[in-house]
Amino acid sequence: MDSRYNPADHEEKIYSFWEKSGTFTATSDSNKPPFSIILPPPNANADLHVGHAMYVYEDILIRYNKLLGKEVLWLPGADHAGFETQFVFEKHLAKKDQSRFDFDRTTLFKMIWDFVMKNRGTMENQLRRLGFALDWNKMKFTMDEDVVKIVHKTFKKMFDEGLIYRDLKLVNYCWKDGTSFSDLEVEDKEISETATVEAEGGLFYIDYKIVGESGTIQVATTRPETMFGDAAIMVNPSDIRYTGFVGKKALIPIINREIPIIADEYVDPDFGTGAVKVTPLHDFNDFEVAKKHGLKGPQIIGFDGKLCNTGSDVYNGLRVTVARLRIVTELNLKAVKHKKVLKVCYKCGMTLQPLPKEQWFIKVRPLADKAIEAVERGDMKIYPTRFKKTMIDWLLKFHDWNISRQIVWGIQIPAYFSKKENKWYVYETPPTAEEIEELRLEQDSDTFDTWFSSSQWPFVTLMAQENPNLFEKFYPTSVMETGYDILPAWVVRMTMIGLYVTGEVPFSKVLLHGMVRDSKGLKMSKSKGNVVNPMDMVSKYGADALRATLIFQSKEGGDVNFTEDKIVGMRNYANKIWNIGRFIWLGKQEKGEAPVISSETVSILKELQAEAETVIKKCSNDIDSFKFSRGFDDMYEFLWHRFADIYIEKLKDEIRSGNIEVLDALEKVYGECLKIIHPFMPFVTEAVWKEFYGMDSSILDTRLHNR
RNA sequence: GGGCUUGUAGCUCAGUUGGUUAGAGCAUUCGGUUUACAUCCGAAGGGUCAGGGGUUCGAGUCCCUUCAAGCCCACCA
Repeated sequence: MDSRYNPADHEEKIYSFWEKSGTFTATSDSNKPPFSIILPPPNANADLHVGHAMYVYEDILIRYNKLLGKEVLWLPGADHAGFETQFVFEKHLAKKDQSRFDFDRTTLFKMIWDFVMKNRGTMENQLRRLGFALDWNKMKFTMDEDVVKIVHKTFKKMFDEGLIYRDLKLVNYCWKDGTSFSDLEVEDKEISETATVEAEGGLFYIDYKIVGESGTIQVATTRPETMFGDAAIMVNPSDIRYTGFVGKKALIPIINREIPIIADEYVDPDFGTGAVKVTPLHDFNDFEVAKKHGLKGPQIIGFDGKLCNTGSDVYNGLRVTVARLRIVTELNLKAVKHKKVLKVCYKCGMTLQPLPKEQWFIKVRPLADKAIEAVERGDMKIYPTRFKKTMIDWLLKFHDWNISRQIVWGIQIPAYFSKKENKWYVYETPPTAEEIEELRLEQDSDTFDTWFSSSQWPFVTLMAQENPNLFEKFYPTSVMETGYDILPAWVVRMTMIGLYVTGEVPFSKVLLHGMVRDSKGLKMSKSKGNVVNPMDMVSKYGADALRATLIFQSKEGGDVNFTEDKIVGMRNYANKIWNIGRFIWLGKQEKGEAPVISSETVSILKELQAEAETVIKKCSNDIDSFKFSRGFDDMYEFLWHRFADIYIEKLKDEIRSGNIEVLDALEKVYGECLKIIHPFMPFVTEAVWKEFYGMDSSILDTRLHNR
């Protein structure tokens, strides 16, 4: 044995040993009790970031349960990450002076497909380098044919059962990226103090003439250019300043279109002038109010981000920001600084426009109610428990879910509009040529929101397998472990859709981990330059050290600050584990004479055994209750500062002289420690194991003592 | 506006159903180590557990409150 544990000498060899020996391969025909986790699929097209190393929690559970003798399955996957990937691809195109508009849909899709396939293996190998005990044979990609088929089937079922509807609603639309977003994808951007009033930091006052009178009514707005789309002016009914105005008509400046003046409680008399313009198709609140009052206004901003149908040839065709400046000048508008928050595209940063668009929506209420029942009933338990409240809160306020996206890279929605019958059809398998011709069908060009397909991931991955019994054996899965940041976007939706399709919760336990932050607790980001590359850390300190860094002295569900100091400490621990083994191993090479063992030694060994048994039991209980840090900390303390610093020091002479009885006793205790530490630090424990028991021997083939 | 989290050693953080003298890693100081490991060992200094109040025989831990920091969501004419 080398005097130091050098991870690079062992990790790759050990991983390929595991993979080749089939120890990660789950079978549906064993009698062992099942334990399954579906890996939250990383983006197929991107490198892992250090947050992905948090999946170590899953690996711990998988390896631990294997050591308990269960039939374990950890199923890997890759996500096509619709908009993310298309965005990256478009940047790639831009470098070649091309844009996605240079290609037709089919060509573009094929190009992105090839692009992703080329990059795909990277992420998978990075998961291997972290030591994750994934069952690679069962790997699924969210765009796999059999996956898509099941997603289509789900959509069809929902459509047939009336849970899907098509509706004209306002969506947050990025004209630059040419797609709409869900609320969760929208980012808020505060307008800086230095922003000019004219550009985006102002509140403008516009006078509308009253029809047939000489007076005017003044409204305050942050977006004067939307006045072309106005449907009304609205005041609070209790606002005595405007009592006489209600029921009259006002004229939109420049175009002189007549709109009514109405009253509604919605208006806050204390804001601006107390009178507000209503622009149904370009403001979310106005849309709702207009619906209530039966008001209609034109769409005056197009999907290209330019004005249209304004009633003024001068303004048609202008960009929103240009039009705003022009109006301000033309009407000589008074403006004041106004602090506000803009909704911007989380990718390109452009201001999003609320635009009216027909989209597919899921009626969420019936699904969410069932999910709430399941959580309340305890069919699904959530750890740390405080997230149960978060989960329920989200389910309570989840509104209808827009699943249409205007991008190419995704699963195209299997809905077809019949021009003959003027209605929509949904096909689980594509319609035949005859059907297309007969009904004059045209497929919706939109694709599903990525979350629509990934919300089906736990059952899809198990159903889309050659072995039809896997679903039966492993569903519902045992644990869903993921970051708390995607609880609303993902866990909530998986629960709803899983329950809907399979009638069972998709996982009986949800375990949430925190975010990995930099040494100061700040979020990692490229712009801050504080991003830690997990692969660099693995190369430098070993996978075990990286894994342990995320566990050691951390809080359940809490964020972890990554520091180089800590990973050094964990590398040292791996080396300590190795050297304890080495010391026992060296002793065994001595083949000393038949030992005489003192009664004092006997009692030391007894004490050690008892202490080890207690701490291992404790660690085991801690893993059972997802207190990984506590279990690991205890084993750290025990192995280093008790086993090595105290017991080995006391027995040093016996070890050096090769006292076989003492060595055997130590080896036994040490072996049990290796087993319980193995889930946390799989490589070094396996490496030592192989030194002791041969290269073909694996710690994963053993069982935890007393369990 | 609603919700959540955090405040413990110089720094980063653990601390279980309340129970002796509040712990670790790093950093600092001193000492040791030719033979498992310098990625080591031993020792030391360093804390009114954010402030205040309460419950209790007993509070870092439970309750109330104040202060401070961070995160999420909603609203934003």
